[in-house]
Amino acid sequence: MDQWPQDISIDAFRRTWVLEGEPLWRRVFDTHREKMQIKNPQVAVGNLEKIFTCTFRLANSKGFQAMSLRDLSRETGISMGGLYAYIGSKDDLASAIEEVLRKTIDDVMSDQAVLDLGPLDRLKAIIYGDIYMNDIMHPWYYFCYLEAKGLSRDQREAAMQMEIKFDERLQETFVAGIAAGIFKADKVALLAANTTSMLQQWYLKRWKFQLLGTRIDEYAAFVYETTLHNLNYQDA
Amino acid sequence: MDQWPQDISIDAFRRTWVLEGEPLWRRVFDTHREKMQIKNPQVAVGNLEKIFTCTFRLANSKGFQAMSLRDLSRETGISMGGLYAYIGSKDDLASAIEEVLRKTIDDVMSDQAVLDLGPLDRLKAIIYGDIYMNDIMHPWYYFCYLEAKGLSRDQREAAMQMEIKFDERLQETFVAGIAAGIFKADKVALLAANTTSMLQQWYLKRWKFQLLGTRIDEYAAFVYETTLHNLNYQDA
DNA sequence: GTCTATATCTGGATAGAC
DNA sequence: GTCTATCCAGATATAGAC
Repeated sequence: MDQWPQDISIDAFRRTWVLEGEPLWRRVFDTHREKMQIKNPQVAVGNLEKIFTCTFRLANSKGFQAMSLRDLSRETGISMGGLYAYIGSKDDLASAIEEVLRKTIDDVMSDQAVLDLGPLDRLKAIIYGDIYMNDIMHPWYYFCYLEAKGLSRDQREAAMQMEIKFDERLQETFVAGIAAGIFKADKVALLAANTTSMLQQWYLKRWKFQLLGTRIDEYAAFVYETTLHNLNYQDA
Repeated sequence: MDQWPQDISIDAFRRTWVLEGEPLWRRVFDTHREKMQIKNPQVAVGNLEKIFTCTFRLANSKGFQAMSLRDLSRETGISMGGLYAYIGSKDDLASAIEEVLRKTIDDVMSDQAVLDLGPLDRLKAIIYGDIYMNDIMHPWYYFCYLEAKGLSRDQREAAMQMEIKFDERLQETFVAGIAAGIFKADKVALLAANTTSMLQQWYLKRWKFQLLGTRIDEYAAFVYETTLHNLNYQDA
């Protein structure tokens, strides 16, 4: 947190929020401790990593519904019976993915350090932070976006609420900038929606960016500058 | 075509390209004539309408994989055996949906009248036309976007190619405007991708626009104006 | 904690009557 | 052209040995 957001690089972000590797799977374990029969963290964490990453590989290529637990068993090397020691059901697995991602986003979004910044720095921190997070947790985002229909009503609702909240956070930043006299814009809600959509593209349209050869910092800068331009920053 | 694109309203678009009602289902029938056993167009057209619209309702709420043909049978009122007179298999149904949409888009995109316009009018025609089309054929677009993973490799490839082509068409229009001295921009590829993404939002984020109370012409104008602004039109 | 073997059921697909 | 009845592969989930 010390270096954020002064040093806006993906490496700094990685150091601040450890969203991958062992700490991530440990958090997955903690979140779903009750729902599984395995009690020993040491052994659980390794298998959870296998189960989740293989689910991403399978679901993000053929779809979660089309993926069978036999596929998952083969891919993870864990037997059918073994899998059920970690998940209550197939739906429960999808549900767990959504829950972990949502809680993680919630953590990062409530970072007080970002909330205290001025409009310009705050906008930059939100945009860069979100893209870095999309990048690091790409399979999680991709899964939740495309498999949303399979989730429970409550979870779909929660996912929508989260996007609304994100839009509002952008909008507030826009409005703060307008009040400060550095931004000028009419349709702030639509502009916020557009920025959100640009950010989502980073995990939804990987193939396109690969084709164009666009790298992450370049894209983050593009989103930031485009948003500023939409807000008529320095044009007045 | 006579009134397009001088009169850029969704009603004019509807009159020019008849993408709904009996003519649409007639085209569906023509496209898939060989793949089904029913030969009489009179009887087929009505049932095709039922099958496709019910598929959209079911698939767009619970997902295509999760929808069973028994669901579809109940919803359409056509028996299981009856369904198979119209489709070769469940996958074939999804494939047919993608094929019809792609051919329809291809027809509209190769409209010579649009190609002959100057950069500004052309941009407007592309943007408004695409949004209107997204709106009229909403369930088709939504289905193809979210069920793409279930399609064959060839069809996924074709869908990607179509988006690339659309981006390129926008990009060419940008470049033409730059050459004409009315636009000014650096990252034309990313700007085109952004406009494409804004257009896709119209069918991907219906709930958001409903929440915001944004109507179709308002959104079309927003996308058009934002794109122009990104291209620094009249800012120079 | 993990496996094998199995119960149970759902869903796609077809045969054949009408 | 449409329906009923049925086949059977493959899926989720569990029981019980190790």
